Amino acid sequence: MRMSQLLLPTEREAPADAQALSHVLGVRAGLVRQLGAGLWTWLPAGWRVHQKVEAIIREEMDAIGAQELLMPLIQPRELWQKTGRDQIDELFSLSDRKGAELVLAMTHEEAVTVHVSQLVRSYRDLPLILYQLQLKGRDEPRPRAGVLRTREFIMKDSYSFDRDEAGLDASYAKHIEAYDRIFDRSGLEWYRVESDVGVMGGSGAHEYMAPCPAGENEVALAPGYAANVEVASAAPSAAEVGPAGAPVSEVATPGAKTIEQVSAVLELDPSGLLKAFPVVTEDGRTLIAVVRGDHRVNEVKLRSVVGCGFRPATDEEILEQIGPPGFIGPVGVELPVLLDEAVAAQEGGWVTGANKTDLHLLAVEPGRDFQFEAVDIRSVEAGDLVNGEPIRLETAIEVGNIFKLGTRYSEPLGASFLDQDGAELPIVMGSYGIGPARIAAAVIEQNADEYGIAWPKAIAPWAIELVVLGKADSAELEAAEKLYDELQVLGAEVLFDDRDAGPGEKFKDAELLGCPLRITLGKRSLESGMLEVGGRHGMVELEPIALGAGAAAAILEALAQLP
RNA sequence: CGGGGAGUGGCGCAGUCUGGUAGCGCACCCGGCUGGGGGCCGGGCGGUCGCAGGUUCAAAUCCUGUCUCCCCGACCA
Repeated sequence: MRMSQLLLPTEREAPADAQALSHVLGVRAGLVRQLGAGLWTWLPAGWRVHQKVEAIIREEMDAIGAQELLMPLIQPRELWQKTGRDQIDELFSLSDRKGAELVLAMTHEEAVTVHVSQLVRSYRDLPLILYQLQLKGRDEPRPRAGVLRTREFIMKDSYSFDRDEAGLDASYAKHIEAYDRIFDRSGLEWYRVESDVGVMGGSGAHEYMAPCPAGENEVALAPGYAANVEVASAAPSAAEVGPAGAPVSEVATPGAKTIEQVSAVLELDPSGLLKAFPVVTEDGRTLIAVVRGDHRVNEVKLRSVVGCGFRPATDEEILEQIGPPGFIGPVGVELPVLLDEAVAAQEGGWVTGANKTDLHLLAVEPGRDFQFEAVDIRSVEAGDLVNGEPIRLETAIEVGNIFKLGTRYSEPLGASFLDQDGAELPIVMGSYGIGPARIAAAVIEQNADEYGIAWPKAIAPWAIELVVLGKADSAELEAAEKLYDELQVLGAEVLFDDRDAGPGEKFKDAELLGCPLRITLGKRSLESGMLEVGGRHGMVELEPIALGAGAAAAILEALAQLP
């Protein structure tokens, strides 16, 4: 590709509103442009990257026997009513000229399941894996970070259909194989982590997480362990708690309503305090969740424990049913107490609110002083132990997920088959997503420096950028044209900077765009007979290559050495 | 949805408080010089100041409404 003919709008300055690195560099390097909130255009160079990611995905999906198809983005709302997903706030709705109600699909479970329900009748038709690379529409409450969270995006979504749970496990395992290879080949640093299955149920789920500062998730990592903090469990550090066996006593804590204030007034470590978090569930129950003072309630875990959604109790509800807000505790309260295991597992006397203004209790012992159910409802902290190893927390962006759906969609949509005995059974499904745009953005985040992007070969817009320094009609340009032709004959992907521009401008743009290998041909090259060769990643200088017959082949050899 | 911020030429910004002929840098176009790190000189093009109403002799500036975008949080099946 000749740069003189390429639509590549590079910018010297970052867009004023950009925060995330991938957002800044994606715009500055001329890969993407914004059309509206969460609506992005892929410009030619960026689209090449996206297509390279897609190609990797296709190869690996095909390799596990998946079959590609394409389903509509616009779908009848009725379909979504059958699965109850028409109530999702993020679902874009529209109607046609006849007033028929339509939606923009946010995923394609409904559509694919309807088709399979019509097309699959026998156990002989299963298993089946279908996939597509198709747009998704989501009316996100807050699009952000450039291409990382958008309202319209391309997703690779696949769906597996099996006769039973064992078949689902096998399809799931195949996806793990494919996904591991896809993310490896894309040049990403990634983790496969255990993830939340959500209120819709499902028997297992993992997310593929790429660590990067712009990420929206936190993952807990230890040797042999990786989980989204939403579901991570680990052994806590020991609390500094008072001795067991002492009688409960009241202590004055005037005005001390927060853990910090109470621990300051009593000169105790926050870990020896109990934090009470009253919630009201969607089905109308009031519960008190209790964790250590230095721990945080994990709302995802708590949701799965209570079995439905919930909200924090209001101050009025707390005052009416428990005690004065700021001084509440589980002692002497009629409500069910969900006590975090970190507390239940350690003997001792804890400090809690007394349910009286300006008073706390000392030496409170779970079981002796209040009844409880021990549950895991806290978020893990860095340094907690898994298999004796301390965990660390990293922010990451979700680039893919795999999910055992079971019969969540096949039952309401009537997707069933006849088994060998002639019995009608629901098809057991899984669904699996990958966001190519997020892969591209995460690779940028993970492979950039102060000068720009440093693409790995696998998804670079071009493998080689050939920079010529010289005026029109110069001998340099003539030599570069010849080299460009030779590289193309060998099948190399070359971006040829043949613009009538100064060297500074060309080098800066090359570093911004970040093709893995840069070849420079200028007057010096003609004098010395040698081409300058540089690897973008880490800006390494490579051995010069002699101009002449073998130059193009030598350049491809140099490229082969690069990541 | 809660909090904060911003809409002025393609990009980045000043001007708004204190109303008086819309400006700067970059980019772009023309000519010339330069040609190994965004170079220099000269000459140009381009904006009804987000939109709608209002106040005023006069509105980018004041008032009212509205739309859009960004950031933090909530949400994210």
